Amino acid sequence: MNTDYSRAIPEAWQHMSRVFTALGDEHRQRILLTFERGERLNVSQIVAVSTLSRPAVSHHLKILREAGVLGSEKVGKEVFFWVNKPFLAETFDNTRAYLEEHL
Amino acid sequence: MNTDYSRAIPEAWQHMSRVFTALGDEHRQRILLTFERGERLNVSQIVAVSTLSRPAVSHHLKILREAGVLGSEKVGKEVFFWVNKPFLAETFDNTRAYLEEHL
DNA sequence: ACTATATGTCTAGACATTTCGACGTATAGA
DNA sequence: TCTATACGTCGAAATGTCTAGACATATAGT
Repeated sequence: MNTDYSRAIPEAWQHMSRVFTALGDEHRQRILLTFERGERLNVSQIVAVSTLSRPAVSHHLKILREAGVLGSEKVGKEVFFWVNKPFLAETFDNTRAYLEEHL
Repeated sequence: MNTDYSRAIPEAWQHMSRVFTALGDEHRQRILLTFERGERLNVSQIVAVSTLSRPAVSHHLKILREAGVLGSEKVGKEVFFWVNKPFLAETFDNTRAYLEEHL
C-alpha cells in the first residue's frame, strides 16, 4: 500500500492526467474523431460539423491543445489543428508500461 | 474529415471514454496509485490514506468500479477493491491500436 | 484606412459534479 | 437480541465546468 501522497506523480501519469481530463468529455472525443489520418482542420470546419457554438468549440480546442492532444498553427487568418499522434502514442505507451511495472 | 456524428463510437473508445472520465480526477488517480502490485484494499484502508471523507471516497470508488478500473468483492463486513489490470491493459492496447489505425 | 473574415477572450448564467453529515443496511460477535 | 463495525445512499450546499452572446484582436484585400 502506497501511502506517500506527497511524492511526485510519475511524469507519464501527469501527461496522462491531462489527456484523461481532455478526452473525458464527449464533445472533445467527437472533435478528436472528426480528424482523419494526417488531416489538418481549421476552426470553422470543426465548428461546422459540431453542434456547439464557436466559443464553445474554441474552449474545447484550447483544452485539447493544452493537454497536448492536438497541435495548432496559425496560417494567415486561419488556425489549423491536427492530432498530435506521436504524443498520444508515447503517452499511451508510457501509461501502459507504468501499469505493467507498478500495478 | 469525418462528419458522421451519429455513427457508433468504436467499442474501444466507449470503454476508454469512461476510463478517461474516471481517471481524469486527481483524487481518483491517487486512489489508483495507492494500490501496489496485486494488492487488495478495503474501503477503510483507502479512506485512512485519503484526505476525503468516507462518503466521498465511496463515491469515487463507485465511479472507478463502474468504469471497470477497479474490481470489488464483499467479504464479511468489508468490501475489498483491487486494480483490474487486465481490463486496463486491454483498454490501453485497444486505444493505442485505434490510434495507429485511424488517426 | 476601411471592410470582411477568422479566431480568441471575457463574463454571466446554466448545468453538472463533488462533498459531507445524517441515516439506513448488513455482518459478526457477545 | 443487542451492540459494534464496515459500508452504501440520500439530500443539500459548495464547488467546478460549460455555454453563448458581446467584445476584442489579427490578417488579407480594396
